[in-house]
Amino acid sequence: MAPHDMLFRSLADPTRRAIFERLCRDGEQTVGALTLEAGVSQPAVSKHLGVLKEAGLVRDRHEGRQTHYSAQIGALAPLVDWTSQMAGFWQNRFDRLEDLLRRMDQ
Amino acid sequence: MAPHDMLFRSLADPTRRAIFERLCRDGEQTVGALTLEAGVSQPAVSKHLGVLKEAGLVRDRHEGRQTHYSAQIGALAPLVDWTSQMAGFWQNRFDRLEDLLRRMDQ
DNA sequence: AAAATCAATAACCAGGCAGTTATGAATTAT
DNA sequence: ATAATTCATAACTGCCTGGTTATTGATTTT
Repeated sequence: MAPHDMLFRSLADPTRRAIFERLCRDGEQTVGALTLEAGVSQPAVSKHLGVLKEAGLVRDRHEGRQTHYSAQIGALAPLVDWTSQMAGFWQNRFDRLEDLLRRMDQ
Repeated sequence: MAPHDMLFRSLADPTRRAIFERLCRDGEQTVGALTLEAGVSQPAVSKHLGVLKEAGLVRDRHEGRQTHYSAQIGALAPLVDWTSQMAGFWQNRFDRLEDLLRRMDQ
C-alpha cells in the first residue's frame, strides 16, 4: 500500500477531515472539545481520531483522564510530493510536445 | 460540499488513483488501453473515469467508437490550496507561540 | 449486410465503513 | 467510598461503493 494511500483515505471523509482541520486551525484539543463541534457522537470522534493517528496525521497525549490530540502537519508531505509528481509528469509531457513542435517547425 | 471533497473522495480509491496517475504520466488514453493495466473490468474502468470526470480531474474526447481520456492537472489546485491553508494555520499558531515566548522572556 | 469492436449503462452483489448505543477502564471530584 | 467524568472499545446496523456479468448503442471492418 502506497504511503499516500492511507492519507487520501483518511482525508476523504468530510467529518474526519473537519476534525483534522480543526486541529490545524486551533491546535491541540481534547476528544471532548472535538466532539462538541463534530456533529457526531463521541465514539465516532474517537474512531476518526484513531484513523487519523494510524495515518500519522495526529498525535495523542494522555493527561489524566483526558486525551489531547494535535495535528502532525509533516504527515501531509507525501501528499505534496504526490501532487508535485503528477504536475511533473504533466510538465514533462508538455516539454516533449513543445520540443516536437519545434523540430517540426524547422 | 467543499470543492476539495470530491477531489479527496475521487483520489482515495487506489484503482481510480492509479488510472489518474497513468493519465498524468502517459497522457491521453482510450478506455481500452486503461483497462489493460487497470486490473479490473472495462465497466469498472468506465465507472472510475466517470467519477474522475465528475471531479473535473479528467476530460473525455470522443473519436469514432472510442473515447479518449486525459488528465486535467489544474483540477488539483484546490488540493494544493487546502494543503497550504493547513500549513498556514500551523505556521500562524507557531508564530503566535514564538511571540508569546519572546514576551515572556523579557 | 453482417460481424466485430468499443465503451457506457443496467442490474445486481458483497464488503467496508461511518454511524449508533451500551459498556468498561481509568481518573477526578464529592 | 462513591459518584461523576472522560475516553476507548465492543457490538451492531444501514448504506455506500467498488466490483461483477449482461446488454445496448454506436461505429468499423469484412
